[in-house]
Amino acid sequence: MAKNLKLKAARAEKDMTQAQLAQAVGATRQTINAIEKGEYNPTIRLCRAICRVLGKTLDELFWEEEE
Amino acid sequence: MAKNLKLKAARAEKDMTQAQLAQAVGATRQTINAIEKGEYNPTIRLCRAICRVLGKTLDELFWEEEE
DNA sequence: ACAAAATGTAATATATAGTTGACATAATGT
DNA sequence: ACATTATGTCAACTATATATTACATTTTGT
Repeated sequence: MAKNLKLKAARAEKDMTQAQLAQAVGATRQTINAIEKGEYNPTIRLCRAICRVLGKTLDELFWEEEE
Repeated sequence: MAKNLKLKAARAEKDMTQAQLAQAVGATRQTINAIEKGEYNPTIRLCRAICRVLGKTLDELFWEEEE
């Protein structure tokens, strides 16, 4: 899995830290960190929560052309 | 969670059974069934695989306004 | 009505998503 | 240089996504 730089950028755009995003979506900082690092296969529910907080769509933050 | 009728419809559009979709995405029939029934919180990787096979986007099949 | 295929569903097992707590390093401000 | 905040990372734990096997019910075709 590749790093999720789109997520990192969207978070920066909202000026949120990993910890702030984690709290806003009801997850832990470590989980957000792992998702950004691309070492994770998060659940769709968490992905949706992140999208809502950051004002992005699933396609914008979590689509990947090749797996 | 609500039933995923968009997924069911997209599958019908391709004339695939749950078993065929399951095989195409490397999952089991029961998992597909549970997702359509809305009793599941699948991983983003499986969601992407389903989207690719059915020719739909994440937003089309897996977005939900309220959680 | 019958047979076959598709779907629903339950029990148990396994892999892994996500948590908790802790510490190390990098970045930022003063 | 120092203190503070943000990020990276690890180990151990808990929750749950997914598999496997099996059977029941519904749907579809003839």
